[in-house]
Amino acid sequence: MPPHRTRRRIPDATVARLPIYLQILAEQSAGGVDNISSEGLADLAGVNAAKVRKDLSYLGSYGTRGVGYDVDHLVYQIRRELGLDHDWPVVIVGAGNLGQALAGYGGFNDRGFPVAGIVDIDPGKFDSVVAGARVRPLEELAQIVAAKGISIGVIATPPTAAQDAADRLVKAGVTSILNFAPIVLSVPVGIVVRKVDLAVELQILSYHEQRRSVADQNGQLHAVPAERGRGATA
Amino acid sequence: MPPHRTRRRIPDATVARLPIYLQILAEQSAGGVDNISSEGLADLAGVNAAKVRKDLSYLGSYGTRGVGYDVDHLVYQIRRELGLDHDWPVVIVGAGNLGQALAGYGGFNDRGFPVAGIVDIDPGKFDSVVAGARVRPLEELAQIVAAKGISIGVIATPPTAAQDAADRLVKAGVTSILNFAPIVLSVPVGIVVRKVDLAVELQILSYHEQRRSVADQNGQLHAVPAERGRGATA
DNA sequence: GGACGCATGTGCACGATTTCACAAAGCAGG
DNA sequence: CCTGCTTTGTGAAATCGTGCACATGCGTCC
Ligand SMILES: NC(=O)c1ccc[n+]([C@@H]2O[C@H](COP(=O)([O-])OP(=O)(O)OC[C@H]3O[C@@H](n4cnc5c(N)ncnc54)[C@H](O)[C@@H]3O)[C@@H](O)[C@H]2O)c1
Ligand SMILES: NC(=O)c1ccc[n+]([C@@H]2O[C@H](COP(=O)([O-])OP(=O)(O)OC[C@H]3O[C@@H](n4cnc5c(N)ncnc54)[C@H](O)[C@@H]3O)[C@@H](O)[C@H]2O)c1
Repeated sequence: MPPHRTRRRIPDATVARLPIYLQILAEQSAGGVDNISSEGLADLAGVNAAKVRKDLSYLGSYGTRGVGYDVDHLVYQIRRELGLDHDWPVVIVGAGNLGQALAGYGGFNDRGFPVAGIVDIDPGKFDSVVAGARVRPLEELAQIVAAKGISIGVIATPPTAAQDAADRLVKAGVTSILNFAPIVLSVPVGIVVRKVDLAVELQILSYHEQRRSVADQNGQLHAVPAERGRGATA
Repeated sequence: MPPHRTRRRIPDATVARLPIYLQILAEQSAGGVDNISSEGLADLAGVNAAKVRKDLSYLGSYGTRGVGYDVDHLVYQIRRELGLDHDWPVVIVGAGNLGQALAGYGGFNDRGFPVAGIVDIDPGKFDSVVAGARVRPLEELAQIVAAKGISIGVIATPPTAAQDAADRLVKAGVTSILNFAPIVLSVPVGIVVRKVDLAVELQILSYHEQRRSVADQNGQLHAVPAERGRGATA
């Protein structure tokens, strides 16, 4: 058998938490902290310490028993595992309110996801400059993706155009999509899609508020339902 | 014992999917479809049909065996369960790029979450009108929350100010928070927080891209890793 | 009025994730 | 070097979520 398998497969739930740990660790590092225990990190992340240890164990054994983890080394390892040791240029489809806000947002560049292109279907938007990037016609999408070696696309079109945008992105060679339009996209297997949907988030909050009021009416004063509290002072 | 308990507790995973079903069902209803099977809905939502049935069964038995579900009735029931039978006014803290974009976004109002107020700490922003709402001083937050009966707050401040914003929201009486700042908030138990973090989403995509390239190098051409495909043509 | 076909609702097995609990391991102090 | 204290790394148990499989109930057609 081969020396060591491709690499451990990391559970989805863990992958979703690694960026949180990374953000906290980077802050700690900037603040001069050079060592942290699983419990310390857990408090700052608002999770259980055992979970932190198990999550980190998927990266390898980088802690020191009786001491904790070296913050900088952990930052390095998490970044490596997440593929953040180099930039991932992204292309934005749709240069409306949201598309422009995203393009102008420093958080993209700062975190290693430079906006390498932004396209729109409206000729009225062409060549307007949004935060350093010129808006290009939708037709140039494939060319931009190929020229810049882009594998991540962001959809910021109206819902009705989002499936078309996804199809074009996939055809152009993009393999990961971040979708801001409130519709379910259909894509070939192998393409990873993540959705950010404001309405969904608000409706989930609404559900909890609604439950709260129902519970109050029934005199269940502090029945401690399934709410989640966060620990630690960030 | 009482006639029937408060109401079934719905699993988090299900609550997170109900808004998706709702959106699809509303579309179908608008399109003249008046009946749908669990399989039809499952295809449109990109999930398993059994999951749809189990999810819907938490609302009660509203399907007809051999036939399917009445679309409008399902819309009604889901809306009721999510607490969408009345508006939930929200207050936005931070009137910067994001705060203004959100306030101006029709999606809030349309979906039953009217922006009842927006506050900022910067006097330069006071009284500027953002989509019908006047930006008010941060100090008026408590008053606005009380006057409008607000229970949901949105944080759109820089990360450094987000914890302070959360503290003020909680003190003002808000019990649900949607946080756009990339930090983990610390709040009392009972307060529900949801976070929307662009960097986290992109880093998760980055992880999958990174794995993809590692797999390619090892000649694992189509080893079908843990990717998720979506079904149906939306 | 009865037989047939279809789609729901759900028991059950399975898989994933979380949490517990503790042995193993590093460090400090004597 | 040995003892004691601390914190990791990880089996194993508990919990949660998913999907299969099928009995049940409803509508339709003869
Ligand atoms: N604005 C917000 O704060 C906000 C918040 C959450 C979600 N969203 C969602 O984000 C999406 C965009 O919102 P917005 O406010 O920017 O809308 P918008 O109308 O301002 O912008 C949409 C842009 O997409 C372009 N477009 C239309 N069809 C296209 C196509 N086929 N290919 C490429 N470009 C196309 C339009 O020309 C326009 O420039 C919507 O789906 C909306 O629901 C917006
Ligand atoms: N702009 C985007 O596209 C985008 C995308 C994702 C996430 N975010 C996040 O959203 C947040 C806001 O981003 P932005 O681009 O709007 O920033 P911004 O600087 O444009 O706006 C921040 C606003 O908050 C106000 N503010 C500062 N301290 C405050 C306080 N204590 N109380 C109330 N208001 C206060 C400021 O006066 C300013 O108006 C940031 O945390 C950012 O990381 C932004």
